[in-house]
Amino acid sequence: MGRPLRREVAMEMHQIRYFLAVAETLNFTRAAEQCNVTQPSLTRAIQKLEEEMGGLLFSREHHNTHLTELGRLAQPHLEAIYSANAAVLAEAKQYRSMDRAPLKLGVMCTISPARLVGFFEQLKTRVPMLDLMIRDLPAKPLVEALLAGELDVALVALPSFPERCTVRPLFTERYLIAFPKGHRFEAMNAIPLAELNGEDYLQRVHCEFRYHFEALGQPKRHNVNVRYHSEREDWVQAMIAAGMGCAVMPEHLAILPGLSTRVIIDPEVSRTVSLVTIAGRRFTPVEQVAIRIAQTHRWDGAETKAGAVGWCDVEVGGGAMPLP
DNA sequence: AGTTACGAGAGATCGGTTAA
DNA sequence: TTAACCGATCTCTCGTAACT
Repeated sequence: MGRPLRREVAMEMHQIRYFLAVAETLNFTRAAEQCNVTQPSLTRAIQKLEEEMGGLLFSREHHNTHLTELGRLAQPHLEAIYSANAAVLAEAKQYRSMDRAPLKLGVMCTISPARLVGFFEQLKTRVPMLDLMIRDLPAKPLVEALLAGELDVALVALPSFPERCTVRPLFTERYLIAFPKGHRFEAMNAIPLAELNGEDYLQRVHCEFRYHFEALGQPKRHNVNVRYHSEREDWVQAMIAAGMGCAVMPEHLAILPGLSTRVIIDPEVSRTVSLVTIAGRRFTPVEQVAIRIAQTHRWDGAETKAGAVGWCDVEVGGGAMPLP
């Protein structure tokens, strides 16, 4: 059948390179030497280019080879094409060698930053030229952004994901109730969920607790008095400390001083934070590294870094609760 | 059963060289 | 600059296997 595609796109990069060499030296033999090809080969390439353009690019006169009007017209354009080609090849090389390694990472906004510090440190150490863009979003918009190709990988906890997602579980954490000092919950080691009934409650807008609770298929027996809505974790926690009410939050979400927490029981509700990617999408080298680090990282050690990001350690059930 | 991915083989095309 | 030739590469086709 032949090669129709090559016929349609006749102009080749080597032809442009040869053209620029002749335009520079104004001598076919020296241009051929410069390009490391024989002179007939270069001549033929120039002729093909001239055929493509429909006119002579060079006027061949003994000892006076020079650009024609068409050649002068074409020169800046061909220089631009050649430069752009060189630039994109250089960028591709950098990208392959991870000299510049872009990674768009989505993080569910309710994951404790203290949990992520160790992971980020490892990633930065392993990929020195890491160009990391982190986007924090609520769980469902995060998955939508991942599906839309706006993110490369995401750290999310949901009971279920769309079929297109590949889910790699990283760590599991239970849900707690956070309440102010002196609250009646302080006398309990763990709090049955039904005990929340009638309590003043501070609603963390992006909390995924309801998804995980609904996934258990149990009837809801806790009707609370919502006193405050906020997507700001620090505000909710400050309100709790001020005695405005209590709130449900994941085990490792860093909290402010002045709060107490107890694990929820009857039922125990937990979430698994997973690294999520899109099935079938090819991974870049830096994505492969990020996935490998995420899967081998000691996520249970991350909270020791809490001080580094300005949060205090979590007080869990009187300090007696081991990590999962 | 239909689709997709992959590899092998054949033929066409291209860029290279040498010789004239 | 052209002609003849060579080796590499590309495209197409076909068969096979894996998957849905």
